[in-house]
Amino acid sequence: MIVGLVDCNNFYCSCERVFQPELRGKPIVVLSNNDGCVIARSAEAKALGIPMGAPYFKHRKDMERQNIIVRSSNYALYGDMSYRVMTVLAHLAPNVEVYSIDECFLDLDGLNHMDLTAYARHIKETVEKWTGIPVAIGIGSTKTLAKIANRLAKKSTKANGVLDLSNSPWMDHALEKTEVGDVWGIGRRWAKMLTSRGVYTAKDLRDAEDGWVRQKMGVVGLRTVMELRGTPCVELEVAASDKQTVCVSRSFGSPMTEQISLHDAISTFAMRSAEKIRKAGLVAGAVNVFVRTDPFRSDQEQYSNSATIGLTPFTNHTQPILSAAQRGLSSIFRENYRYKKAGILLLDLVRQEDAPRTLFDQSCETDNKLMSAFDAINNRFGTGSVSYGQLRKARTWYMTQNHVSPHYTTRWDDLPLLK
DNA sequence: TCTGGGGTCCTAGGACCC
DNA sequence: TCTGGGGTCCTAGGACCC
Repeated sequence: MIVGLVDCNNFYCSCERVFQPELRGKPIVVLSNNDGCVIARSAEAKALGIPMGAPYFKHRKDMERQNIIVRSSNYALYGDMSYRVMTVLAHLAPNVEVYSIDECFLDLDGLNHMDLTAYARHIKETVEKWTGIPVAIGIGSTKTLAKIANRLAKKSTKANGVLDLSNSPWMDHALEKTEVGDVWGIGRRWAKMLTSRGVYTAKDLRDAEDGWVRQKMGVVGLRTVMELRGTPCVELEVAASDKQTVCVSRSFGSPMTEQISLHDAISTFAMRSAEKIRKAGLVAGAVNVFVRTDPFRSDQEQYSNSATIGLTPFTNHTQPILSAAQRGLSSIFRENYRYKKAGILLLDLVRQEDAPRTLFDQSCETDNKLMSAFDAINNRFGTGSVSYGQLRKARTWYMTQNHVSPHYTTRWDDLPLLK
């Protein structure tokens, strides 16, 4: 296996810069929903010491003082820019796996006769020229090694955004320079456990004893070690697989105490989730509803609970999902708590044509037509143009987004104009 | 006052079966 | 003091990813 990993540099910040070039070279951060935490930082903001995941309210003064530019997340923009980047990549490599909104694996098998570094540099330059998004590319004989190569490609001025670690005499050196916690698949817990036992770098982990790894980190950890040794354990998934679950959840701007408010929120989530699976051609076998109080408020009574309701037959129609969600909510709602977050998950998703049937199922042609009309209207006039039942649209749980940029590429009114 | 949202996979333990 | 062996299925929770 020879695999390349293309990763967009500070993706959300770079998207903000494409249509506001005056932001280039300046420190900029992008916040999560509700303007909660920092989820992306430009190189300049990183250099000023703004940590990833920092709660905005704690660093706001500091960021104002340092003239850091703040943006609320604009997923319409990022999603569309991502699509552009992935489309370019799909034209330049024989097979690709879109791994996340800002990452893509390239299948480079059978291209050994080429100078892979030169090829990757061509890809990098083309993406930047055609989309305005800067990227780095790492190449390795497994996905885990490609990840490490990518990270070093970004860090090293000599590599300048492209590093090929497949068949490289520098492998040991590269692994030595990579902290164990920076290895793909090693999160905070395992990094802590490993360093406390003298495993500090990717090289230490690669050379660890199999039985020990298996015992401490299970088969998942062992796979990571094998990948570091150059034995592929994670295949390239060229065909996008269907989701197994779909989740719609939000934290509320201010906490809710009444069931009717949660009812409204859960209804909205249920409708949105049903739309999502219809778009994907899936049906759900169960709905899970969850609510919780604010875990950061240790001075308040805590409560969290969830309920799963089966759907018979499997469906993607809004009405049965909505009523299952409400039944679930009723069963877990308790008075006298301040609810901070709620959400729903659709479970046991399968392709519509593969759904299990019962003897008494009747196909509901009118319902299908209703759902299609419903989706068409919301598609054309915007989400929420038509909805189900009587939603009171309790203002309380709308997201706080005080610094959002225009939807440059997905809304006519926001089209950037030449001055 | 203010701390995101959406996923995957694996494992352990309980309920149940013969 | 004694109380099998071998399965499956489900769920909750923990680890990880972006």
